Amino acid sequence: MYERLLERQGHSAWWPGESSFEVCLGAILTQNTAWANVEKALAALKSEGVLSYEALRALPDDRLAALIRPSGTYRIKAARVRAFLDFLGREYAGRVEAMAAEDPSELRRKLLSVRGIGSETADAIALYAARRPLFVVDAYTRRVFVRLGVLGGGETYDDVQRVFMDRLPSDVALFQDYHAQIVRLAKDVCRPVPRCHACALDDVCASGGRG
DNA sequence: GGCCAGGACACCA
DNA sequence: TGGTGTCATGGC
Repeated sequence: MYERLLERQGHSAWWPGESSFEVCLGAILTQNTAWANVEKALAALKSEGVLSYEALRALPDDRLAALIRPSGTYRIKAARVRAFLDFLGREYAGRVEAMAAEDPSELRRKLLSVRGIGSETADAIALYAARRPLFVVDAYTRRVFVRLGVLGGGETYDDVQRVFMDRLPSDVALFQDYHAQIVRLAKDVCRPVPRCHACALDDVCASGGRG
C-alpha cells in the first residue's frame, strides 16, 4: 500500500509548522477541526509574537483563548494548551527538542497523562515534533482503510495503530511519510460520503445519504 | 440552515 | 468497555 502511494504521489514529508513547538500547538488546535481554521489561529499567535513557550507562558488565559478562537472550542483548547505548557516546563524545561531523547512508549505515556492530550494528539506530537516512531491514526486513516476493507470500522485507536506498527519497521521517516500519503489520498480521491440516515453507517454507505 | 472538520473527556449503564 | 452529549468556529 505504502509503495503504491509513494509511486503515485511521491515523498510527502509533512506536518505544517516552522518549529517543533508550532507542531505541538497545531496538533492540539486541530482536534475535531479543519486545518484551515487552525492556520488562522496559528497566524494570530504568530502576529502577536507569542508562538513560543516563553511568550505563551506569560500570556493570560483569556488572551490566549481570544487568539485561538478561529480554531473552535477555544476555551477548552486554551486550557489544553496551558496544560501542555505546564507539562513541557515541568518535564522538559520548556524545550520540545528534549522530548526526542525519550523512549517512544514512555513519551507516549507521559503525553497521555496531560489533560486534553489523547491518543492521536500524543502520537502526532511524538512523531512530528519529537521524531519518535509512533504511527498516527486519524479520521483519514480510518476512512481509507475501511474503504479498502482492511478495517471493519469498529476498531479502537490502539487496534488500528497495531495494524500498522506490527507490520512496519519502526522508522520515523516511514511513519511520517505514510501518514502524509494517507492524508493526501483521503483529500484527493477518498472523500467522505454524507452520513446515511437510512442505514446509520458512518462514512461507509455510498448511497449519498439516501439509504 | 445543516453538516462537517486531521478529538478528548465526562457521564452513564 | 461502549455509547452519547459537549465543546464552538468557519467553510460550503
